[in-house]
Amino acid sequence: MAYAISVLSGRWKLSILGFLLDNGKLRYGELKRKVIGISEKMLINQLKELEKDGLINRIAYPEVPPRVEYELSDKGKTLENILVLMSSLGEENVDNRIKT
Amino acid sequence: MAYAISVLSGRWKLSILGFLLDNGKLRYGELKRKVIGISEKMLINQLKELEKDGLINRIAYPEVPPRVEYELSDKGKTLENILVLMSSLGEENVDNRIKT
DNA sequence: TCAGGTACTAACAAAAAAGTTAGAAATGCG
DNA sequence: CGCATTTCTAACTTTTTTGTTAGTACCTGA
Repeated sequence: MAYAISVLSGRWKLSILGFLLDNGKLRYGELKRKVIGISEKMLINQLKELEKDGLINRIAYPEVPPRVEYELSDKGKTLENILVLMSSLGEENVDNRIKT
Repeated sequence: MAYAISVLSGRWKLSILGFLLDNGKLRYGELKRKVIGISEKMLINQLKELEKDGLINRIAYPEVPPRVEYELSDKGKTLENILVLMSSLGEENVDNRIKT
Protein backbone atom coordinates (compact mmCIF):
# COMPACT_ATOMS: atom_id res chain seq x y z
CA MET A 1 0.00 0.00 0.00
CA ALA A 2 2.90 2.29 0.79
CA TYR A 3 4.05 2.20 -2.82
CA ALA A 4 0.67 3.20 -4.20
CA ILE A 5 0.40 6.00 -1.69
CA SER A 6 3.82 7.35 -2.47
CA VAL A 7 3.26 7.28 -6.20
CA LEU A 8 -0.30 8.57 -6.35
CA SER A 9 -0.41 11.17 -3.62
CA GLY A 10 -0.52 14.73 -4.80
CA ARG A 11 -3.60 16.75 -5.38
CA TRP A 12 -3.53 16.55 -9.16
CA LYS A 13 -1.89 13.28 -10.07
CA LEU A 14 -4.99 11.17 -10.33
CA SER A 15 -6.69 13.77 -12.51
CA ILE A 16 -3.71 13.96 -14.80
CA LEU A 17 -3.47 10.21 -15.08
CA GLY A 18 -7.19 10.03 -15.72
CA PHE A 19 -7.00 12.46 -18.60
CA LEU A 20 -4.05 10.66 -20.10
CA LEU A 21 -5.93 7.41 -19.80
CA ASP A 22 -8.95 8.83 -21.59
CA ASN A 23 -7.13 10.77 -24.25
CA GLY A 24 -3.87 9.00 -24.95
CA LYS A 25 -1.20 11.56 -25.75
CA LEU A 26 -1.75 15.09 -24.56
CA ARG A 27 0.35 18.19 -24.92
CA TYR A 28 1.34 20.30 -21.97
CA GLY A 29 -1.06 23.03 -22.96
CA GLU A 30 -3.92 20.61 -23.44
CA LEU A 31 -3.42 19.24 -19.99
CA LYS A 32 -3.34 22.74 -18.62
CA ARG A 33 -6.74 23.38 -20.10
CA LYS A 34 -8.24 20.08 -19.03
CA VAL A 35 -7.07 19.99 -15.45
CA ILE A 36 -9.06 22.98 -14.36
CA GLY A 37 -7.70 24.96 -11.48
CA ILE A 38 -4.14 23.73 -11.68
CA SER A 39 -1.30 26.23 -11.77
CA GLU A 40 1.56 25.89 -14.21
CA LYS A 41 3.96 25.20 -11.42
CA MET A 42 1.88 22.36 -10.09
CA LEU A 43 1.24 20.90 -13.50
CA ILE A 44 4.92 20.67 -14.27
CA ASN A 45 5.74 19.56 -10.78
CA GLN A 46 3.29 16.68 -10.89
CA LEU A 47 4.29 15.73 -14.41
CA LYS A 48 7.92 15.59 -13.36
CA GLU A 49 7.12 13.36 -10.42
CA LEU A 50 4.95 11.07 -12.47
CA GLU A 51 7.74 10.84 -15.01
CA LYS A 52 10.32 10.15 -12.34
CA ASP A 53 8.15 7.38 -10.94
CA GLY A 54 7.92 5.95 -14.42
CA LEU A 55 4.18 6.30 -14.81
CA ILE A 56 4.24 8.61 -17.80
CA ASN A 57 6.45 9.26 -20.80
CA ARG A 58 7.52 12.71 -21.85
CA ILE A 59 8.04 13.19 -25.55
CA ALA A 60 9.68 16.44 -26.59
CA TYR A 61 9.86 17.51 -30.23
CA PRO A 62 12.77 19.76 -31.14
CA GLU A 63 10.64 22.49 -32.60
CA VAL A 64 10.02 26.14 -31.99
CA PRO A 65 7.72 26.93 -30.39
CA PRO A 66 8.28 23.82 -28.30
CA ARG A 67 5.97 20.85 -28.37
CA VAL A 68 5.88 18.30 -25.60
CA GLU A 69 3.53 15.39 -25.31
CA TYR A 70 2.76 13.24 -22.32
CA GLU A 71 1.30 9.75 -22.29
CA LEU A 72 0.88 6.88 -19.89
CA SER A 73 3.89 4.58 -19.84
CA ASP A 74 3.43 0.81 -19.76
CA LYS A 75 3.78 0.96 -16.04
CA GLY A 76 1.27 3.78 -15.90
CA LYS A 77 -1.16 1.64 -17.84
CA THR A 78 -1.14 -0.90 -15.06
CA LEU A 79 -3.05 1.73 -13.12
CA GLU A 80 -5.92 1.61 -15.55
CA ASN A 81 -8.09 -0.63 -13.37
CA ILE A 82 -7.58 1.56 -10.37
CA LEU A 83 -8.30 4.75 -12.25
CA VAL A 84 -11.46 3.33 -13.76
CA LEU A 85 -12.69 2.07 -10.40
CA MET A 86 -11.98 5.40 -8.83
CA SER A 87 -13.94 7.40 -11.31
CA SER A 88 -16.84 5.02 -11.13
CA LEU A 89 -16.70 5.44 -7.38
CA GLY A 90 -17.55 9.05 -7.99
CA GLU A 91 -20.51 8.09 -10.17
CA GLU A 92 -21.96 5.96 -7.41
CA ASN A 93 -21.68 8.81 -4.97
CA VAL A 94 -22.78 11.81 -6.94
CA ASP A 95 -25.13 12.69 -4.10
CA ASN A 96 -22.18 13.29 -1.80
CA ARG A 97 -20.63 15.78 -4.12
CA ILE A 98 -23.86 17.74 -4.39
CA LYS A 99 -25.00 17.64 -0.77
CA THR A 100 -21.71 19.00 0.46
CA MET B 1 -12.22 11.20 -9.91
CA ALA B 2 -12.66 14.23 -7.70
CA TYR B 3 -14.76 12.24 -5.27
CA ALA B 4 -12.19 9.50 -4.88
CA ILE B 5 -9.45 12.04 -4.38
CA SER B 6 -11.37 13.95 -1.75
CA VAL B 7 -12.27 10.84 0.19
CA LEU B 8 -8.97 8.97 0.00
CA SER B 9 -6.40 11.71 0.30
CA GLY B 10 -4.57 11.85 3.57
CA ARG B 11 -1.32 10.21 4.33
CA TRP B 12 -2.78 7.38 6.40
CA LYS B 13 -6.26 6.70 5.08
CA LEU B 14 -5.38 4.00 2.63
CA SER B 15 -3.33 2.17 5.23
CA ILE B 16 -6.13 2.32 7.73
CA LEU B 17 -8.67 1.12 5.21
CA GLY B 18 -6.31 -1.64 4.18
CA PHE B 19 -5.96 -2.94 7.71
CA LEU B 20 -9.68 -2.81 8.28
CA LEU B 21 -10.19 -4.70 5.07
CA ASP B 22 -7.76 -7.41 6.12
CA ASN B 23 -8.79 -7.68 9.73
CA GLY B 24 -12.45 -6.78 9.96
CA LYS B 25 -13.09 -4.99 13.23
CA LEU B 26 -10.14 -3.35 14.93
CA ARG B 27 -9.88 -1.40 18.15
CA TYR B 28 -8.34 2.03 18.29
CA GLY B 29 -5.30 0.66 20.07
CA GLU B 30 -4.86 -2.17 17.59
CA LEU B 31 -4.88 0.29 14.74
CA LYS B 32 -2.36 2.42 16.53
CA ARG B 33 -0.02 -0.55 16.70
CA LYS B 34 -0.58 -1.66 13.13
CA VAL B 35 -0.26 1.68 11.37
CA ILE B 36 3.34 2.18 12.25
CA GLY B 37 4.52 5.74 12.51
CA ILE B 38 1.13 7.36 12.91
CA SER B 39 0.57 9.76 15.79
CA GLU B 40 -2.51 9.59 17.96
CA LYS B 41 -3.71 12.88 16.64
CA MET B 42 -3.50 11.74 13.07
CA LEU B 43 -5.07 8.39 13.78
CA ILE B 44 -8.12 9.97 15.34
CA ASN B 45 -8.21 12.71 12.77
CA GLN B 46 -8.21 10.28 9.86
CA LEU B 47 -10.70 7.97 11.55
CA LYS B 48 -13.06 10.88 12.08
CA GLU B 49 -12.83 11.90 8.46
CA LEU B 50 -13.35 8.37 7.23
CA GLU B 51 -16.35 8.10 9.49
CA LYS B 52 -17.72 11.41 8.31
CA ASP B 53 -17.37 10.28 4.72
CA GLY B 54 -19.24 7.14 5.63
CA LEU B 55 -16.46 4.71 4.80
CA ILE B 56 -16.10 3.23 8.27
CA ASN B 57 -18.34 2.54 11.26
CA ARG B 58 -17.38 3.48 14.77
CA ILE B 59 -18.72 1.20 17.49
CA ALA B 60 -18.26 2.45 21.02
CA TYR B 61 -18.95 0.21 24.01
CA PRO B 62 -19.97 2.02 27.18
CA GLU B 63 -17.24 0.53 29.30
CA VAL B 64 -14.37 1.76 31.42
CA PRO B 65 -11.71 1.83 30.27
CA PRO B 66 -13.34 2.68 26.95
CA ARG B 67 -13.50 0.28 24.05
CA VAL B 68 -14.07 1.46 20.50
CA GLU B 69 -14.03 -0.65 17.40
CA TYR B 70 -13.77 0.44 13.81
CA GLU B 71 -14.82 -1.49 10.73
CA LEU B 72 -15.46 -0.84 7.07
CA SER B 73 -19.00 0.29 6.38
CA ASP B 74 -20.92 -1.06 3.42
CA LYS B 75 -19.80 1.95 1.46
CA GLY B 76 -16.27 1.39 2.61
CA LYS B 77 -16.46 -2.15 1.32
CA THR B 78 -17.06 -0.84 -2.19
CA LEU B 79 -13.43 0.24 -2.02
CA GLU B 80 -12.26 -3.33 -1.69
CA ASN B 81 -11.31 -3.69 -5.34
CA ILE B 82 -9.34 -0.50 -5.29
CA LEU B 83 -7.53 -1.37 -2.09
CA VAL B 84 -6.61 -4.80 -3.34
CA LEU B 85 -5.33 -3.45 -6.63
CA MET B 86 -3.31 -0.82 -4.85
CA SER B 87 -1.54 -3.22 -2.59
CA SER B 88 -0.82 -5.58 -5.44
CA LEU B 89 0.63 -2.60 -7.26
CA GLY B 90 3.19 -2.47 -4.52
CA GLU B 91 4.01 -6.14 -4.96
CA GLU B 92 4.72 -5.63 -8.63
CA ASN B 93 7.07 -2.80 -7.85
CA VAL B 94 8.97 -3.98 -4.83
CA ASP B 95 12.17 -3.05 -6.60
CA ASN B 96 11.18 0.61 -6.55
CA ARG B 97 10.74 0.60 -2.83
CA ILE B 98 14.15 -0.92 -2.31
CA LYS B 99 16.17 1.03 -4.85
CA THR B 100 15.05 4.33 -3.42
C1' DT C 1 12.90 44.67 -35.39
C1' DC C 2 9.69 42.87 -32.65
C1' DA C 3 5.55 40.79 -30.89
C1' DG C 4 3.68 35.88 -30.60
C1' DG C 5 3.52 31.37 -29.24
C1' DT C 6 4.94 27.24 -26.06
C1' DA C 7 6.92 24.85 -22.31
C1' DC C 8 9.01 25.70 -18.73
C1' DT C 9 12.03 27.82 -14.20
C1' DA C 10 12.95 30.38 -9.98
C1' DA C 11 12.01 33.04 -5.87
C1' DC C 12 8.95 33.98 -2.60
C1' DA C 13 4.35 33.66 0.14
C1' DA C 14 0.45 31.41 1.84
C1' DA C 15 -2.09 27.61 3.23
C1' DA C 16 -2.75 22.98 4.54
C1' DA C 17 -1.22 18.81 6.63
C1' DA C 18 1.21 16.51 10.04
C1' DG C 19 3.86 16.21 14.41
C1' DT C 20 4.52 17.11 19.59
C1' DT C 21 3.26 17.44 24.08
C1' DA C 22 0.30 17.55 27.86
C1' DG C 23 -3.78 16.10 29.83
C1' DA C 24 -8.89 14.63 30.66
C1' DA C 25 -12.52 11.23 31.96
C1' DA C 26 -14.17 7.23 34.42
C1' DT C 27 -13.85 3.03 36.88
C1' DG C 28 -11.53 -1.08 38.97
C1' DC C 29 -8.02 -2.64 41.92
C1' DG C 30 -4.53 -2.98 45.59
C1' DC D 1 -6.39 7.00 48.28
C1' DG D 2 -3.61 6.64 44.23
C1' DC D 3 -2.51 4.40 40.08
C1' DA D 4 -3.43 2.04 35.72
C1' DT D 5 -6.05 1.61 31.50
C1' DT D 6 -7.99 3.34 27.01
C1' DT D 7 -9.79 6.63 23.83
C1' DC D 8 -9.60 10.98 22.66
C1' DT D 9 -8.86 16.68 22.96
C1' DA D 10 -6.51 20.93 22.70
C1' DA D 11 -2.79 24.14 22.00
C1' DC D 12 1.13 24.90 19.67
C1' DT D 13 5.08 24.09 16.25
C1' DT D 14 7.10 22.26 12.29
C1' DT D 15 7.00 20.44 7.82
C1' DT D 16 5.05 19.82 3.43
C1' DT D 17 2.31 21.21 -0.15
C1' DT D 18 0.36 24.50 -3.07
C1' DG D 19 -0.17 29.15 -5.04
C1' DT D 20 1.65 33.63 -7.14
C1' DT D 21 4.28 36.30 -9.90
C1' DA D 22 7.70 37.32 -13.01
C1' DG D 23 10.62 35.91 -16.43
C1' DT D 24 13.50 32.73 -20.04
C1' DA D 25 14.50 30.52 -24.59
C1' DC D 26 13.86 30.00 -29.32
C1' DC D 27 12.17 30.56 -33.96
C1' DT D 28 8.45 32.51 -36.95
C1' DG D 29 6.12 35.73 -39.47
C1' DA D 30 4.46 40.57 -40.04
